[in-house]
Amino acid sequence: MSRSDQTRTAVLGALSIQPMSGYALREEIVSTLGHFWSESFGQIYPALARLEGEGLVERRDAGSRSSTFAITRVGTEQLRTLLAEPPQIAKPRNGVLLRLFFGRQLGPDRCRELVRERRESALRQLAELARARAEVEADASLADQAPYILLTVSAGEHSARATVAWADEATAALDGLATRATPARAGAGVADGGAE
Amino acid sequence: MSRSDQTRTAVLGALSIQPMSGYALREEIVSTLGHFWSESFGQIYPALARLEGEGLVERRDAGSRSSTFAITRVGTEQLRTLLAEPPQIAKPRNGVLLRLFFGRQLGPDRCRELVRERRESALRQLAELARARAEVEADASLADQAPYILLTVSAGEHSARATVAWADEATAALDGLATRATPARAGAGVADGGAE
DNA sequence: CACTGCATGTAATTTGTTACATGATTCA
DNA sequence: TGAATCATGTAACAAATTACATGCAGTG
Repeated sequence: MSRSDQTRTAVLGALSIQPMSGYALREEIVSTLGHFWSESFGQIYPALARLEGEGLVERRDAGSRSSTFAITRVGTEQLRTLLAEPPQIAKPRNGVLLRLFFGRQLGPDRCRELVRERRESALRQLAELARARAEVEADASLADQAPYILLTVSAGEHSARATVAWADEATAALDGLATRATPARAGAGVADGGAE
Repeated sequence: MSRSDQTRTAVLGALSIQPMSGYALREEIVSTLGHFWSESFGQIYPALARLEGEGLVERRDAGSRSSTFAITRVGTEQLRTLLAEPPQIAKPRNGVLLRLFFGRQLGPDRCRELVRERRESALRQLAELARARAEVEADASLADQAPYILLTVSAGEHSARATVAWADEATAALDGLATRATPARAGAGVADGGAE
């Protein structure tokens, strides 16, 4: 499965829930899939155009101001095929952990600050997930899909709670560090290559 | 901080631990930072060349078969500056959750299989992290950086354990689902857009 | 002498982001 | 009537992946 197929999968999947405009599609991807997925704006319309060309998606009310895109039967079949392919593992790029890894260069205070921010963002995420969960559970039209959607909400909750637990542990570790060790200071020659 | 600055940060950071060849650098990034960071092969040499041009990295033994790259004093300062900048939040792209979200199209059996695989991969990750932790704790030359490095190992462990817990919960939920609801089957017209 | 691993790089292609351009509708 | 929101797209740019090309060193 090529990488762009993943975009196609997301777009087809969203349209399999209900037909909508490209704009609404983007909102949907940002707000609903946003916890575990992202598509940049500039990808959605080209993807829709291509899907339309292949007959996987149908444009309704063409000509009027806003078109509604709906998945076709062939599109639904294609979606099932795409979903059945092995998931691509996204290459991780965690900027916070990158900074903490080289934390000796950054000093314990800045590290503690990074951890604190990460903790807060996890708490915000938990609140947002609680809202999403309530919304899904309340929406009768989603009844048959709700169990699956809640699986992804639950994944986010587990992950966010783990982040909070880690952050608390990390803060304690850094507190211990600050009182015992000397933080790296700018200008203090902490084991650079020795060059220059 | 532009996106490529992150690559520069990773390369400078790795060289701040010890000077090494481009090849070793790549190994280091794959094996040591691999839990939370990735750089593709084709980025490392161009990044090194640019860093060398800017005097942030120095090439030793040039002319011989293998060069050793070392961070310079200016490079170390630059690294501190880069680390102090706010971390970029990577846009999430979780192929497993994308598939589960549209799980109705995929059917409970395939979903359960996806969850099982995710669980196993988390267990493998835990084993790998235990190995990494032991290695860091045993390496006396890393003594002053070990507390920071272990913070990132711990983050991975928390995350992997959360994944296992989620997977168990999800499996139970899917088991309940399979006996009560009819799975979507290919060809059965499950609420597609109705087109075609 | 063939094979494997170490080593350095380039080129083509694909992806992804961001900014821009444009215009309709709705609501205060 | 002015601002905000909905809506559809394009173009320029930045970044990342992958495959390719090359060659040395050690080992069996």
